[in-house]
Amino acid sequence: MSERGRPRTFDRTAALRRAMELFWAKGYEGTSIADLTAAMGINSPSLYAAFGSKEALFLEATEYYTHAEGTEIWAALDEASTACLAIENFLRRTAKAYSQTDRPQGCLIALGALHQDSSSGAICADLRRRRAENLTALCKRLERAVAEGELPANFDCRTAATFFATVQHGMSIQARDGASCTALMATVAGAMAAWKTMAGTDSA
Amino acid sequence: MSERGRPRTFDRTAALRRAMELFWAKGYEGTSIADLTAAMGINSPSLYAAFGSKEALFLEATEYYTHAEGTEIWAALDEASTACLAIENFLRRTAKAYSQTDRPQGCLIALGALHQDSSSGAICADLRRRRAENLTALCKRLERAVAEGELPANFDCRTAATFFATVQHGMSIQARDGASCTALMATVAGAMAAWKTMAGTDSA
DNA sequence: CTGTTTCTGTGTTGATCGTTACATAAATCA
DNA sequence: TGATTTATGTAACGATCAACACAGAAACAG
Repeated sequence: MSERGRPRTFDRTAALRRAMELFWAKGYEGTSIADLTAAMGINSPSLYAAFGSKEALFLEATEYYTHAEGTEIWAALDEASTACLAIENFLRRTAKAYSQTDRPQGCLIALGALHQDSSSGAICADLRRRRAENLTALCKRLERAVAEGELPANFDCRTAATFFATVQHGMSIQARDGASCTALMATVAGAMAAWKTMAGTDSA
Repeated sequence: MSERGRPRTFDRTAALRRAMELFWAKGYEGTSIADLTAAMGINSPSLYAAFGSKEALFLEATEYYTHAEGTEIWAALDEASTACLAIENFLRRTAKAYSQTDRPQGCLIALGALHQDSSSGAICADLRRRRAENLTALCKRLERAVAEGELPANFDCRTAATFFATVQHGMSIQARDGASCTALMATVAGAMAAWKTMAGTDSA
């Protein structure tokens, strides 16, 4: 039913991936339509016909990013049997992924649009929402550990989740500064050193 | 000797501070010359005569920021008698400063220009250099603690400094997401929980 | 006073921004 | 076949970008 008219001559998903990589590397404001059309191999009318606008393309690109690049990291939370291992693997996968040299360093969700502009208000809000979702995912994993008895009942899940999420955000900037996987692992070691204290009986 | 010619009718330092606040709030790319001239209360020829270019103005603004906004935070490293207190006060002052509502949230050095653009290559390099200097300052304080016997001789200063610097960077993003001082203190608590483990005898 | 120097306001430069008319090409439907 | 529908390429839209030419204004030295 949707085969009417002249068919599209480019791979929409492949073009979306190229756009994602460009937004990832240069940010929302730093990426122009000319940059996008060049990387996607299409002309601007095709871009607008397929994706609507630069803003809509960015939103779709971040959605694609979440499913294509983020899953391996966040799946660590559910795979490990204990919350301690879950957090550690989560951060170790973050360190590995953020320092890969065959793709932009750091996280698109964290770095994509940090400065609230008049034109990118919806962009900022969307990324902020995704960051909040990530915080919630960390919090839920910790609450599960409390329910399972791994962590004491008075464990402050929200505080700990905020801490680990913030560490991950910092790792994006660290990675942008050219930090190697080994250097990022130093941060992971520091974060897990905090775990030992937080999960212990001497925590407030 | 420099009183020749028509005198400047605006306060150069006050204009520089306005420019700093604008770059701080909107980032380098997100701030236009029109934004700057409006906030500084001058016309573009006056801006170029006094500061050279947008890039030179940003570099001078970050230098001003480092001396005007950053000193109170980094002075904590030298004021405290122990490294433990020094790091904690450093992070607590960071939490307070980053969440102030009468100025932009987070840090200009951390958030000013994260995406390496063709036009902002020098900007990125300058901010990166300042972040590296901050890391060195943290490292030196820890090395001093080792020399003074507060920390064991095998303490990994570089790893710990990297960890605390990364936490501070993450706090910038957290602050941009609207986190209160209390919320940022949760991250500080997590970071100091790491201290207890790192400085203990059970560290590797 | 005249001449020199430096700043200020108006206006504009060419380039680039995101977006879109318009005509043409390639597919399906009747 | 002809009519309809959708995509493509060329070209351009008004707006904004960073930066500057130019002339007039305000200080100095002589």
